Amino acid sequence: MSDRDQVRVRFAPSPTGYFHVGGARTALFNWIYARQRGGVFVLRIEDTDRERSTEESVSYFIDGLKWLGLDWDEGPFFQAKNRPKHEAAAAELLGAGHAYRCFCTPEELAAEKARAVAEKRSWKCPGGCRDRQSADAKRRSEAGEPSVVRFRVPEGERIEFVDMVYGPNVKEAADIEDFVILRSDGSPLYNLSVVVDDADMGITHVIRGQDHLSNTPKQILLYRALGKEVPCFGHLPLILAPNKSKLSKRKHGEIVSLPFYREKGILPEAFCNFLALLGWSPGAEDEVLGMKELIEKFDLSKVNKSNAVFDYRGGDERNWTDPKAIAINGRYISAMDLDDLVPLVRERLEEAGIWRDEFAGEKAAWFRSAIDLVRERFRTLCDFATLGRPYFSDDFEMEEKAVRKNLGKEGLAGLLEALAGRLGGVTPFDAEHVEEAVRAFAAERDVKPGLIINAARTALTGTNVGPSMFHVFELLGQEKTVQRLKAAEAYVAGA
RNA sequence: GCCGCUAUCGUCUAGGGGUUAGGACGCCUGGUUCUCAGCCAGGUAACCGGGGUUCGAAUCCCCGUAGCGGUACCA
Repeated sequence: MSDRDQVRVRFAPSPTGYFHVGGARTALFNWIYARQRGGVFVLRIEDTDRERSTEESVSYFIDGLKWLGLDWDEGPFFQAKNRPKHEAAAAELLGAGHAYRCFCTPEELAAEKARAVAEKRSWKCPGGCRDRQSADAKRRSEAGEPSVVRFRVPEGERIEFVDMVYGPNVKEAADIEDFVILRSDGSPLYNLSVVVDDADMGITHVIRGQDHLSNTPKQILLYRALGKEVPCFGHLPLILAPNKSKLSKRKHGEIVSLPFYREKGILPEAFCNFLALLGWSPGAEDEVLGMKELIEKFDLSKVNKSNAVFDYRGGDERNWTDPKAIAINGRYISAMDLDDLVPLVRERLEEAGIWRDEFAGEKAAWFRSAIDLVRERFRTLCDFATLGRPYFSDDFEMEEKAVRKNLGKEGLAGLLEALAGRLGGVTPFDAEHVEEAVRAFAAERDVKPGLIINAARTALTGTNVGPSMFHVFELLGQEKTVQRLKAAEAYVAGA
């Protein structure tokens, strides 16, 4: 459709609320498309709804895009500032006979529409405004009679276009009503504004939600009437709630809003990865794809035509959002560059109030290895401050279940105290030597090593899961090991 | 109501006129002579319904159904 060689795409949110995950995916797909085609990614804020647009909302989009790593090349442009151009376009259309003034009142229109529906026929303007002489219309308008401007949909035409996702589309002009492009107060409507702006900004590929698919023929008509080149269109399937209804914050809570994922310890790259998989798939290959791989492998023409369900279950603490998003995040945490992870963990510990400056000073190397030891089984950044708390702070909780399971066993009385004494003498205090000592100790006492090891796990970390215990001993060090073993004696059954 | 789009395991999806219909996530089971929420191995589970075309249909066509979108002086 377009032979302009520089690809120009845009993300055009309307700042009337939060940054929806579906919007995030639209932005991502636009960004990827621009990056893989060496094109330009434009950010345009569609703030023409003055009543509902807020500056706060604008910042949600700016912050969200930055967080995701979707850097834009031009903008942000504000659509409201282009209003003079929209009005000029309407005047041009009016002058060329592509549009006309309609003097019907909303009441007349509603009545006619109700009749049309009842009689199962198509809707038309009851006042015959379409056929009115323009001079006459001009006179009435200047006399102060309120009117809207409607686009004159050409008769007998058929609008065809090839959507990059949905393929060939055909729409009979007869099925399109003469839509309003200017309100009675003179303000432009969406269909006019987008077309004018997209043409003005030289957008070559319009990639947006599928909810705009049915409006596309109207927009194509506008491009033609305005003598502008029609861009390529690519519509994206929607992201739905588990009951297949629209995913909205009002009904589904913060699970649909982007900042929630940052708070919950999701990594932006992992989230983009997950989002890309909603409607698209790399085939038989690994689904874990970083931004670079996404740019390499993503193919807009292979995006699904059917809507995707965002699989979250309310009330499930472990799977608080789509479990796939969490699983992918876990893989990023395990595999990412440790240097990138360290500062992120620091933030979380600071928020939790358990950060200590020495972690960035004399214990920096220790801090790194602590993170490296525990990260494999963590799935979000939050886990470092919660599940990981015993590694970074002495103030941690003894889980009841773990205490019962590992410290509630027969024959443990006095053992931990004795073990503490024994480990207090181990030098050097590393995994290898501690293991030797622990196993020797178990043999002497004639108990299974597992009994001691698991009891120690709970004594040292308050839980019953974690990395290999000998690494934990080494990481926590001799002093804490001895301390915590002794302290745990109080939890041993019968103590 | 009218116009349009869509339909493969619970979810995301691959595939597509002849396949044991593949993968990922979830879930379940076993292993991991130290745990498991980690790791490894295995398992569970699907082509919306009905017609048609065809030697053969999950795949192509039609109808139905359902979901979604549009049908605004919202974007």
